[in-house]
Amino acid sequence: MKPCAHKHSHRRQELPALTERLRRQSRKITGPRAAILEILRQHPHPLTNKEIFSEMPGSGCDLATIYRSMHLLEKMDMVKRFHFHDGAARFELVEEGDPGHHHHLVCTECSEAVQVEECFPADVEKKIAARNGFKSVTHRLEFFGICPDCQK
Amino acid sequence: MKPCAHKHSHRRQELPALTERLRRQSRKITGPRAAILEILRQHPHPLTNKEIFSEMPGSGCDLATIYRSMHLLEKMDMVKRFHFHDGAARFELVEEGDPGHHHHLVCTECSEAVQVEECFPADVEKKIAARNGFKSVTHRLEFFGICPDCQK
DNA sequence: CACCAGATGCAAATGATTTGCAGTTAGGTT
DNA sequence: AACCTAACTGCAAATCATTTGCATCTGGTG
Repeated sequence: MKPCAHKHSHRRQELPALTERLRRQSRKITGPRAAILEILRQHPHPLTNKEIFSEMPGSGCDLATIYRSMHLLEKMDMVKRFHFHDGAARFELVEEGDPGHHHHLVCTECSEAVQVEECFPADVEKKIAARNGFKSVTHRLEFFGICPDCQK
Repeated sequence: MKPCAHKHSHRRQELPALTERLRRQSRKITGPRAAILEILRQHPHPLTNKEIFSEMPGSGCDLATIYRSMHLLEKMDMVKRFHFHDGAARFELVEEGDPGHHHHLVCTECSEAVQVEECFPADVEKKIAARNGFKSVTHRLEFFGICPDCQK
């Protein structure tokens, strides 16, 4: 039912490997950051900053810190940002060296998301870019529908 | 260079036909609404509420009125809402009876958008929906890149 | 263990969008 | 043509996601 959950589980990155990537860029391993990475590690689905915030252990940290951390992690290619139907951005951990390019099938009722392996045909995208003279073209693609649970 | 501009021009809906669609639903044809429809008619590209606002003739109207009008027009399937890279929603007029489903190639620098005829393969989408037990599946797809002008 | 770039908390600012409310008007009705 | 009322509008305040200024704090390197 959720092939991606299984798929993620056996290749999920270890926390030390993640913090190492931070250290390499002379970024500090702080409490909030370790907690964020750990939370993302345990959720193979895109999470909003609010969701991460509410999963924070102990006294947590400031929401602004999470926003700032996500920008940093995104710039370091450690997380990928997704936009679903509602206003909030969602983040997912990205494997080292992995472009992290994939899509989701999202429930418009409950926002549950499953990963989708299919992608828009690269050759068609190239043709579109060339036809219009655009450079560095990528795409954003998400599928929306009603998940089994929300169908009744 | 912009095939869509030409393509739109010869099938652009007349204003009376548009207001007629409002009247049919016992919605009033007010100054702000006529102005909004006329502005959308003259711009074959998705516009933000702010852009519509600044195109308003005469003394204009309140921004809130535009937001409310766009919700109404969207519910009546007279406009379609798009989300590009920045936060603001953009709207495009939809032909009567036309699902208005199409995509854009958007410049990440200047937000210029050209319409893209290609679409994600319907049979693959069906397969994705079936595989996950989702119903009423559609997709949102936009291409992003640097337009000729912004390349230097 | 001192130092300081990099981080954080807190509160205020921003930007898009929504909403409550009281006054206005389009357009069907008499 | 005057009437009536649901549909609208302006205005101001509220919401929501996100950002930022600033004073303070701390990880980790020397």
